Amino acid sequence: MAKPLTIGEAAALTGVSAKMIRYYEEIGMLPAAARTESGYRLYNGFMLQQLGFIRQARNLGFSLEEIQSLVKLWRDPCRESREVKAIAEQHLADISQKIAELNRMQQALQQLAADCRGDSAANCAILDAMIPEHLLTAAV
Amino acid sequence: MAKPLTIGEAAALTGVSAKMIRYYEEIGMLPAAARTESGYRLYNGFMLQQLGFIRQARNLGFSLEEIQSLVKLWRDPCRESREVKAIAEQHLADISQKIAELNRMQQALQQLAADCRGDSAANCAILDAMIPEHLLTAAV
DNA sequence: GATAAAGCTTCCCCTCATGGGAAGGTCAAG
DNA sequence: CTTGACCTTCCCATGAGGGGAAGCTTTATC
Repeated sequence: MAKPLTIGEAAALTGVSAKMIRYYEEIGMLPAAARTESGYRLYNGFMLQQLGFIRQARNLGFSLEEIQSLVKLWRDPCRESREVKAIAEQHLADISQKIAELNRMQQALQQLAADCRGDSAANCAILDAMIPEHLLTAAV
Repeated sequence: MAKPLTIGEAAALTGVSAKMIRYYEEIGMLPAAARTESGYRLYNGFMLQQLGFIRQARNLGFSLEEIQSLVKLWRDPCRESREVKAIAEQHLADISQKIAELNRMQQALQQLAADCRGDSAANCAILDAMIPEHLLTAAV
């Protein structure tokens, strides 16, 4: 029953910037908002929930493409939770892979940093390790 | 003494694509390559080492901006390893932060996924958790 | 009621690191 | 000599936004 909000108010309430709200509408992730006579967008409770949904999904690291699928499922009364879970599991796999990659970098870089004295001398283990072996012989 | 290589050969040897080699030159990360009379770029041993250096740094997750600093230090005989280490430590901090963020997402999403039955029913704990509480009362 | 400030609209350009592809010149093998 | 592989530059696209200009509308202040 509350009166619809302008885009700025909706942004403040949902934590999604006005810029992004327009963008989500443009790419079809959100239905086109209602408009006042003068063209201002208006947002009701349902739209606010969709914006909040998108915000939460972004917080969980879902891509906009995944979110688009999730929002469709959310709006679909005939959805199967299997489909939702499949998207979540895929995203969990992506997250695990990214973590593994970052761990790899962290391990390698920590090792190099430990070997670097970090003083005023020019000698540096980090820089030394940065040239692939097969290029060392091709020296100047 | 080896004869200089074309950009494609340099790319194959260093693992940096020809496209990226041109780009690195364009943004000033690499000195302009020598050219044949007909305009083909040529790469000698030193350039190959720089390309390998960039490749390794990318593998460690450094941004191009950080790599630009690292390459400058690498070329500078008067560098202090302190400066190199500072860049590495900063990058390690960035990595830790990203890992923490991904761990947070992973924890939250695993919890939600565990609560979702993942069957043919429409009821889904993941979707339910996606609407921020303060928007639940603003329902349709 | 007038005016100023804030908010809205669309439109265009920027990021970062990289890939795709077109149009056209060059080189090497058959 | 032709063919195909390679090179050149130039423009466009990605994802997930941000910045800002020009111009209109609404709200607040006097």
